[in-house]
Amino acid sequence: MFEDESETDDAFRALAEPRRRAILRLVATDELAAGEIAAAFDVTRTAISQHLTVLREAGLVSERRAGTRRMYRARPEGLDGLREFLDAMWSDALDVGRRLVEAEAAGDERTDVA
Amino acid sequence: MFEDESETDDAFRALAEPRRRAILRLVATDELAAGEIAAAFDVTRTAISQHLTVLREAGLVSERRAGTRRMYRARPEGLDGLREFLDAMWSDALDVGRRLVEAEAAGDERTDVA
DNA sequence: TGCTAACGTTAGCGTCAACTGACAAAAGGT
DNA sequence: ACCTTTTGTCAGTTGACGCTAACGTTAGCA
Repeated sequence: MFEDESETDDAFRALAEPRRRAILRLVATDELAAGEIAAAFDVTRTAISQHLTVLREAGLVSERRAGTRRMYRARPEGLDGLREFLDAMWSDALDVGRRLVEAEAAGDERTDVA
Repeated sequence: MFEDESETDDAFRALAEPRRRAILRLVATDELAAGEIAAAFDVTRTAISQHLTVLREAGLVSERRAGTRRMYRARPEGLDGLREFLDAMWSDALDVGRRLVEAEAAGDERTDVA
């Protein structure tokens, strides 16, 4: 059901960091160089570089080399795992509501747990 | 645009832990007691209790007391912040595609960056 | 009141993650 | 060849997180 469990896991861990989400929002609209991204924050370029590595290994950004610069851009497909998780949670929650209604209508069908 | 930034932040951090996502999937279909949830894992009840606290404070589960037991259930609304983030990322990425097409169609409008 | 069951809470420990500073690498210009 | 620009990488420190074990708390029952 889930395309790649380990990559989805990486994506969740990567997005747990607020700064990485901010970076992702930056490169969602424009393709930016590592230095330009770093200039937008109050931390060292080193920290940003490490964040970009995490985002790249999680499949959330793409890297393109242009001379000495490295251009980064958001990769929306990397969020597919999260979307599938959210959709699964939603449909399951809806199923619960439907099941409760059915159980009430059927009388007492013993909805046992695990 | 985002309903509550700090709660969304908590939700992201809470979901970063694979075990918490597993717990969430468990209580998405059924309302379970803390002990029943703990029985599904190989860690101590203490650890599960702490995970449940994190999930509750992030607004991802609801807690209901029934005698000495505490029943937990998934709270899909707690995922709204994540969904908004994902949707924003998607629409922004689509805007980029549209912009690139327009720029190409317009000829050479110098799409300079920052 | 005394006892038990079901949970939460605290203290302590080990591990991982984020940050900084110094160094190395790759590309381009003069 | 030399220097600058742009960036990644490595070592080390600090803070946060997940886990366990022991203790405290609440509800129900005799």
